[in-house]
Amino acid sequence: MKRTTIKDVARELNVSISSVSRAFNDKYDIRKETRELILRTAEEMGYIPNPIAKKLGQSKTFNVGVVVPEFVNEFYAEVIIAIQEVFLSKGYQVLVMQSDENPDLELKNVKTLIHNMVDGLIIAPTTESNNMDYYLKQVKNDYPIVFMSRVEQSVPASKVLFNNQKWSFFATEHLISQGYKKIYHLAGHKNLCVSNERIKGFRKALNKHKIAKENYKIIETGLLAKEGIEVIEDLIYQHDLPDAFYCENDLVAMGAIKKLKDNGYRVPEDIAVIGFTETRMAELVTPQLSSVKQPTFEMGKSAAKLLIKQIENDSFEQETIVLNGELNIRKSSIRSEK
Amino acid sequence: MKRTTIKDVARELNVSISSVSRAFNDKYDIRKETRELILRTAEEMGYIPNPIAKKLGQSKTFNVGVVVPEFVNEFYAEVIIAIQEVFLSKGYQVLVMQSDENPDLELKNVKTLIHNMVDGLIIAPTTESNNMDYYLKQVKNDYPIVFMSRVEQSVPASKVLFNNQKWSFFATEHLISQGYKKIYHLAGHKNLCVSNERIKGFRKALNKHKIAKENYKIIETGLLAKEGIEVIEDLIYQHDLPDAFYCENDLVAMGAIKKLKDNGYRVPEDIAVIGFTETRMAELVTPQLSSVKQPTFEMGKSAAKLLIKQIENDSFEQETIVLNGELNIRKSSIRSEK
DNA sequence: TTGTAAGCGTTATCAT
DNA sequence: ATGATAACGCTTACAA
Repeated sequence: MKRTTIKDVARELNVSISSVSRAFNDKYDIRKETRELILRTAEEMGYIPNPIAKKLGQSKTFNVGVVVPEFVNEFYAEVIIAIQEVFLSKGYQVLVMQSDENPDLELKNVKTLIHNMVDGLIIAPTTESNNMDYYLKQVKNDYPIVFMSRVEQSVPASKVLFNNQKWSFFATEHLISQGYKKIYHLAGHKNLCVSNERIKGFRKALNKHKIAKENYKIIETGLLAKEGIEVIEDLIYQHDLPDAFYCENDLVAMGAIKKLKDNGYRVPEDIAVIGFTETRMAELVTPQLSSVKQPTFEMGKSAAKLLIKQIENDSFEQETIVLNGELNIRKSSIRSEK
Repeated sequence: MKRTTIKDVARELNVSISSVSRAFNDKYDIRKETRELILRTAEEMGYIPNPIAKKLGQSKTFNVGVVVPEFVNEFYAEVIIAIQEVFLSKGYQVLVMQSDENPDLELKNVKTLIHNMVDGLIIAPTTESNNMDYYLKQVKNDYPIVFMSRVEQSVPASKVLFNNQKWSFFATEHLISQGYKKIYHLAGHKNLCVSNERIKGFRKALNKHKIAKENYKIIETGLLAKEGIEVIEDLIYQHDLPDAFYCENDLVAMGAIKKLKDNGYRVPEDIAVIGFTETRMAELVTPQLSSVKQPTFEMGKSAAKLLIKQIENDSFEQETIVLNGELNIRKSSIRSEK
């Protein structure tokens, strides 16, 4: 199955390959009828310009790469859909690679994409790692990269972030305002900046409302339901349960709720729970789970637009977009009489 | 930032470009010291072979494409991870594109990947559509394609399928064996072969156990929680509730459970529910949801291996792998006294 | 063992 | 308006 090339078409019509090329690239002078004839014949012959050949010798590939830590959770999947939407409409192809929360695989993914000459990259790093050195070196060399989500404010590059601190503050304040006195935060990972930002927001709210030291705890838990379950198990064993849990994400929250319910605690009557990075499940579980919704769609769109701007305008101005979310209060964190 | 090319390295060392090329491609004769010198210098100069140039003029790109209907649900995300694992270990790069359940976008994705000269494709089509004609034309031309999941047994191509009929049969039989007399199946879509297979399995179990016509229903519902909710709403309104629901997937099941609970029905005491294509949530919700687990990991691995075989052995023998699953029985479908 | 040069499928520059 | 040809970066037959 040999591919039909520009030469085949040229030979067929007894024209030069340049004419065929011109027919396919409007920008050149070519007689209208010639062009139409060529286009028609090419169509019949099943000719398709070879993008690989096009890339070679041209600086631009119209491919962009997206590297995410994972897409088993809805969050990045939704972000990717938005990114794809923007790029497809601009004639770009989006190549997605996931790093399985592994910095080594992440670096490999990024290099693969760069070597394959994508015009730019959107990277959501897994965790703090020295990969950042490599990425920033590329940025310095004017390679278009937009970072997303799990990145420090201080990183000198274009990026789209969620205002974790602020919304963490709101989530916490909501619990306080509901009258919960003792609040534990099931946090993510120490080396995840989003987790740290959320801890800061948590602390800020506690300070503002003068919650005493003995009335809160920050427990490094993780990102998985299983980890939520284990922590609750532990706390139950130690007879150390608060009025409310503020969790790193919905998965941890649901793990926590499950374990609490299994042990006869009612949510929210006995103990309230709130999640973060809302998932579709939040509305489906019992009780419905309060959570902070991150604007996945907007995040993807913003990142894509930032990258396109860098790619097309050669504007290497570094821009940081910080997005806001929504605090969706549902049954799981609404105070009721015991 | 001009990229270092093979020429730069050759010039630097006063050797020919072929020598440099040879140094990077073990298979040719080259003196050991020369090779090492070249490799070292190339490294220092930051030279990286340009994969685009490599692809041009060579038949192989060491890229493969994966096209899935969506990856917002865990199912395909997990399958992709397995696929990536196999291919990465063999030195291939995996390019993922999602079709948003849209056959037109799907065709576009497939064409994009083919034109970009991926060595082969794994396709999980969205729904029955005439795209299949195009795909099968490629297959006939010995283009390596492996189909996955949502494909008819009869499709003349290599494919990896789940035995939907069989496991649907088991799920239904389980409900019957629990003593549920009246069972409704919230089915997927008419034009989804997996849904149809599941309906067949459902029917088979009913026949085997001689369930009378008035004691079952098949209701086309869809794939979303929202759709499960709506159907239940409707049935409640019509005072037409069965003993048990067997749902197209976990999302529909969870939607159903939510609506039932909201209306004061207890699951499983009043009405049992079982899902399909188990998600992580199944274990976290109350009651824990019974479901059929599809072997996502195995599915990805099998598809990847089949594709590699086609690519590397030029064995165009068409192979069909049918996978089995697990019926995970949990609280939501276990009979208890009313 | 190493070098030369053709070729992969395009685009773009320069003639015509 | 059209054609001839170099160039993109690499591999590979062939020559040395």
